[in-house]
Amino acid sequence: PMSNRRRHIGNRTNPDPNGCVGVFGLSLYTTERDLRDVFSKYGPLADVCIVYDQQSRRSRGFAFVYFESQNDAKEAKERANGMELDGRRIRVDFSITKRAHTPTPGIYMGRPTYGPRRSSRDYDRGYDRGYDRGGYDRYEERDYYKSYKRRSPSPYYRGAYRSRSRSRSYSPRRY
DNA sequence: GTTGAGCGTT
Repeated sequence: PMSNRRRHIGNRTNPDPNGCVGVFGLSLYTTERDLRDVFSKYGPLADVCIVYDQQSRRSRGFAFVYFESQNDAKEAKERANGMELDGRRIRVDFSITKRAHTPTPGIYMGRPTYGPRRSSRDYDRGYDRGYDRGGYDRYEERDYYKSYKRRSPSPYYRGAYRSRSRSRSYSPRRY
């Protein structure tokens, strides 16, 4: 049986047909625009997105191309798989994941790097279900979050904030 | 124009 945390991922070696194809082995210099140029030959596109590394902002070398029609996706998979693009042989197949995950709230929600170890059930929530059900309220109940919240703002921060807003003088604009 | 194998948290 498939584990819960892999439930949103399908069969990797033989993905079910769907309107989205994954494109792998891309050159770092291939842009979404390049991909549009190539893949729109097979039918109208709903979206194209390259996956970027969060820190370096470089392409991770793969992308997802969404066709409006599943048939065009199939066509693209058959015709573009193995084709050369920007000097790289690309692999094209139906996507096994459905979409990007829901963006994180911008605060660390993973395992604390100190303190008692928790079982994976306690922190490995899928964000896909949205903040309201999965992440947020449960997160606020965790002790490491409370200890973070309890901290009073540092005087340094308040000073910096004040001086910045004071330096912003108001001058009416003339036309 | 750092390889290469890769299924996504702008």
